[in-house]
Amino acid sequence: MEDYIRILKGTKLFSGIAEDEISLMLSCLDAHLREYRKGEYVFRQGEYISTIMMLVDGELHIQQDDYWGNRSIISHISAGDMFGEAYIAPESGALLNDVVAVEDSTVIFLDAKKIMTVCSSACRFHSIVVQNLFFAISEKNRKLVMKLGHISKRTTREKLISYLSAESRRQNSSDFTIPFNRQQLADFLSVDRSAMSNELCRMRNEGLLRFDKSRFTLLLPEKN
Amino acid sequence: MEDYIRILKGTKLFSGIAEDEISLMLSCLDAHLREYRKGEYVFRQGEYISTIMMLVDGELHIQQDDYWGNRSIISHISAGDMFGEAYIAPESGALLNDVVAVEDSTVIFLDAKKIMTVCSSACRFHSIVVQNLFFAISEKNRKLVMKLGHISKRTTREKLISYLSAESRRQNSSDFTIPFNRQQLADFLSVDRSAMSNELCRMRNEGLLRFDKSRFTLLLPEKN
DNA sequence: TACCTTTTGTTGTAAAAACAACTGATATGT
DNA sequence: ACATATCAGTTGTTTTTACAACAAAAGGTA
Repeated sequence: MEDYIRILKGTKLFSGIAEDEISLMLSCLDAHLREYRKGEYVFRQGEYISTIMMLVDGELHIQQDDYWGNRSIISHISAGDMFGEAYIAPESGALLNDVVAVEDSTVIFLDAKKIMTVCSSACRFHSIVVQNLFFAISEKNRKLVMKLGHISKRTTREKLISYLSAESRRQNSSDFTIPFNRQQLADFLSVDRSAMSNELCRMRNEGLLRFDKSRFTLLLPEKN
Repeated sequence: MEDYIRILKGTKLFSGIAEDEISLMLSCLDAHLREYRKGEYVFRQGEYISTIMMLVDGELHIQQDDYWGNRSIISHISAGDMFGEAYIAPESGALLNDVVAVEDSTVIFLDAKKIMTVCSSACRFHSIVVQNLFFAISEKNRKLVMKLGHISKRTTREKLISYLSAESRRQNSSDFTIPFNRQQLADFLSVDRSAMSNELCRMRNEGLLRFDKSRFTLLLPEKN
């Protein structure tokens, strides 16, 4: 467990907590550790969880099989990421996803109830962790809403406009760089890459924007 | 303010708190109230907020204008709903949406910092509210992830399969009722209603499912 | 430099969705 | 019972997307 203190220090949950403090908190939070071999399931759909998980080594997929057996990958967890935090509320119900190791992985489990309830003992930093947890889930929330806003647009052009507008707003400039290449942007907006490439070029020809690689410039239409 | 205690009692944030306790907490949380006329803005994109809002009367839209001025409605707030809770983290940045009253509305503002920090005074129920807040945002989170899973499918059929599978799983039966009519389901999945209706009937003809109004039955394909 | 890989843009075709307009069916209210 | 409104399904047309295959450009490296 102690081997991973450094990793934990870099996570959102333990942000602002010193390494020796984390070490103390781990016992307070009833932390335990488990290793998984590649292909092993960490959780299966239908299980109930009462812990928050930190992946400290390896790689996991959160995936889902539909009624007819088609599998789809919901998200990708790397070392330092937290998962399961949205399922610790008592009315959360069962997990709707499988969590499976795609590489040999190491997971630290933290007792959710002990995180949520400020303990009477010496954990001076407990309330910081509670705040961190709340802020982390808030951030996930904001990102989800934004992405939903983009994806729920009907056409590829509208999705692009929605995403590029938001990015321009976020970076406070009509000229900005996005953190995706074309394929990644297409995956993010869940559209076909070539169709998207096509649409981008059409928009450029219409004078809506300019771009070079991942750098975009939005243009207001000329007044005639 | 006191007029709305009953409404507050029914909200997720104050769940499990008695009316007289809520009344006490309101001053502890530095609650204040403001009324808005239809069409008035509660917040504008770019503002920073440090409060959590409860809509106790009326109706709001959370909406967004893109770079070129096209407006789109992100979500719809009714009396008893909470909003803004995902923006109280210090690193949240500015609001990305406008919040506007579509009817005459009454909003109660609660100081976010005072909610997050357990106070020294007599609020025995403060920690319940903190938990409620966390659980509420968790629930929003789970719903967002699920919706994103459905919407990010490419075709209308896949979206339907994804949604109906999840609903079947949630209700633990291949036979279940959905909380939407056709138009609402189409809006939820952000597809065209008639195209969706079309697809549903095609799926029925292929023996994938049966439905009557909002009641659906999923069927496993016959073995030949 | 020559070779390989990755990334992006382009084209054509088939499939799917959006859109509009209409038909029944089923409420709802007077 | 009548008028009205709402909802679901259907059809035909236009627009958009997905998909596949390829070309061109950029970058890395042996």
